[in-house]
Amino acid sequence: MHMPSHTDSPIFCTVDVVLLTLRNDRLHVLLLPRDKVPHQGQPALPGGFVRAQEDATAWHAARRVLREKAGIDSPYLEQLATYSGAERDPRGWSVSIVYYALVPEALLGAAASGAAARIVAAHRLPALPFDHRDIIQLAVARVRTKSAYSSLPVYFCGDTFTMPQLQAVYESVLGEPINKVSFRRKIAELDMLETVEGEMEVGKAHRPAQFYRLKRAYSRRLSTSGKGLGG
Amino acid sequence: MHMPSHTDSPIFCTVDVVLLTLRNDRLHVLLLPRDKVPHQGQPALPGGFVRAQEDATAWHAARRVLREKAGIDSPYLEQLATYSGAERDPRGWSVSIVYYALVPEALLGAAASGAAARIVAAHRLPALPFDHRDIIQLAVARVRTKSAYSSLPVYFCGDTFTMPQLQAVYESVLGEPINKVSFRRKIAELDMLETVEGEMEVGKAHRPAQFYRLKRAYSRRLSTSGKGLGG
DNA sequence: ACAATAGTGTCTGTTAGACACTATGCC
DNA sequence: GGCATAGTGTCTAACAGACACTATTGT
Repeated sequence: MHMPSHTDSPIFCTVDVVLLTLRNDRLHVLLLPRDKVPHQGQPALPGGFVRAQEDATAWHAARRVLREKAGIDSPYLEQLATYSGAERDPRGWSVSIVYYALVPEALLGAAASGAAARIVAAHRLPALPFDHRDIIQLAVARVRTKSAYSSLPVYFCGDTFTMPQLQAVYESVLGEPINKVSFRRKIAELDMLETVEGEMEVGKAHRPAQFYRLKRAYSRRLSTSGKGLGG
Repeated sequence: MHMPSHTDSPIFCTVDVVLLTLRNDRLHVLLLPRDKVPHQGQPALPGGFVRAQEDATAWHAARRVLREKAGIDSPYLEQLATYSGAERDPRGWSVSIVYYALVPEALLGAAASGAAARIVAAHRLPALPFDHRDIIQLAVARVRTKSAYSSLPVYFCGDTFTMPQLQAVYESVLGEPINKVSFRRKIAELDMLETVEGEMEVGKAHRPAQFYRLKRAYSRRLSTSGKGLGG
C-alpha cells in the first residue's frame, strides 16, 4: 500500500473557529492573541492543530479548541469550509477546517472575558493574519444567508426571549428592518417556539411581552421555512 | 515553534470528487474502481492524496484527480464539505476535502467511458467504501437546494439548449414538475441567457424552439434569484 | 389619563401557478 | 388541414408588507 511518506508530505492540519455573537445590534467575532509564531501575540481566530490521538473528528477538535482557548462550549458549532494550500501559511502546505459558532453575548461575556480576548465588529475587522479576514467574511455571509430562511438566529438568544427581542436579533443579523406581522407569521410557521407559561417581561412602562423558548424537539436543531424571511 | 512531529501525527489528507450528471432524467454519479487497498477494485468516488509539491490548493488537487482518473475537466467544481476522523478510513486519521462537479452527460460519455468507469443512479447507490454513500447524498442534497434558486443546473446542459430542454433539466434535478410560465419568468429574471440568433431546433414535427446560451458575463459564474424556483 | 410598546385584524399590491390561447414546424 | 410542441396573455389564489387598531403595562 502506497501512502505519501511523512517526509515528503509536509501537510499540516488545523481547525479554526469563527465565534460570532451579537453586540450592540451588530455581528461581532471573537479574536484571541496567537500563542505561537508566526504572528505571535496578534489577534486571530482561535485555532489549533488537530490531535489525532485526542480528537475523534475535526468537529471535536474545533470544540476542544474553543473550550481550551476561550472556555466556551457553543451549542451551535457547524462546519463552514476548508481552506488549504501552499501559500496561506508560511510554515508550509496547510489545511484549515473552519467551523463557526453562534453564542449569546451573555454566555460569551462570562466565559471569554479572561485573557486578552477581543470581541470586534465583523464589519470593521482589524488586520488579521493568514486568510482569517476572508474566513470571517464567509462566515458572516453564510450566517446571513441561512438566517433568512431558518431558525439560526435563535442561537444568538438566551434560553428565553420575547418576540420583539427575537425580531431585533433577526434584523441585526440580516441588517435590515423586518415587517412585524410578516415576522410573526414566519416564526409561527416554523413552529419551533413555545410560550413560557405565565412568564412575562415586567418593569417596562408598557404592555409586557410574552416569553418564548425553543421547543424541546427543536433544541440544538435547525428549522427552515421554504420561503425566506424579511427582505 | 511547536508543530506536531511527523511521527505522532499520522493524519493523511485526501480529496474526493462527486461528479454528477443527468442521465435518463435522473441524477447519476461517477464511480471508479479503487486502484489501492483498502477496497481495491471496488467502485468508489474518484479521489487521491493531496500532493503538496504539485497542488496549489485542495481545489487544484481535486481538479487534478478528476483529470487523471477520469479524463474530465469540469467547468463547475466546488467544495462540498470536509470529512475527517479516526474511524472513517482503516489506515488512520484522515481528512477528505470533498468537491462536487456538474457536467453534461455528453462530455462525460466521451471522456470517462474508458476503463471501468461506472455511472450509477444517485437514488440507487451500490454498497460503497468509507463514508462515500453519505458524501454522495450530501452532494445531491446540496445540488437540489442550490438549484431551486440559482442557475446551477445550466452546468448539466451543453453550450446551447432550448427552454423546454432546460426546464426538463431543472425538473429532473428538483424531482418535481415546474410550471412552464413560472419557469420562463424566473429564468428571464435571472437574466443570464441570450438567444443564439437564428438557430432553431429543427426536424421535429412541431414548432421549433429557440436556442439559448449562457451570457459571456455569466459563463462559469453562478446566478441566483431571491425567491426560488418551482415547488 | 397618557406614553409606550405588545400583539392582532385587515387591506392591498405582488407574485406564482392554472389555463387557455396563439404560433409554427412536419406530415 | 391536422398534430404536436413552442411560446404568450391573462385570471386567480396565495402571500408579504402596510396600516391601523386594540391590549396592557408604568407613571
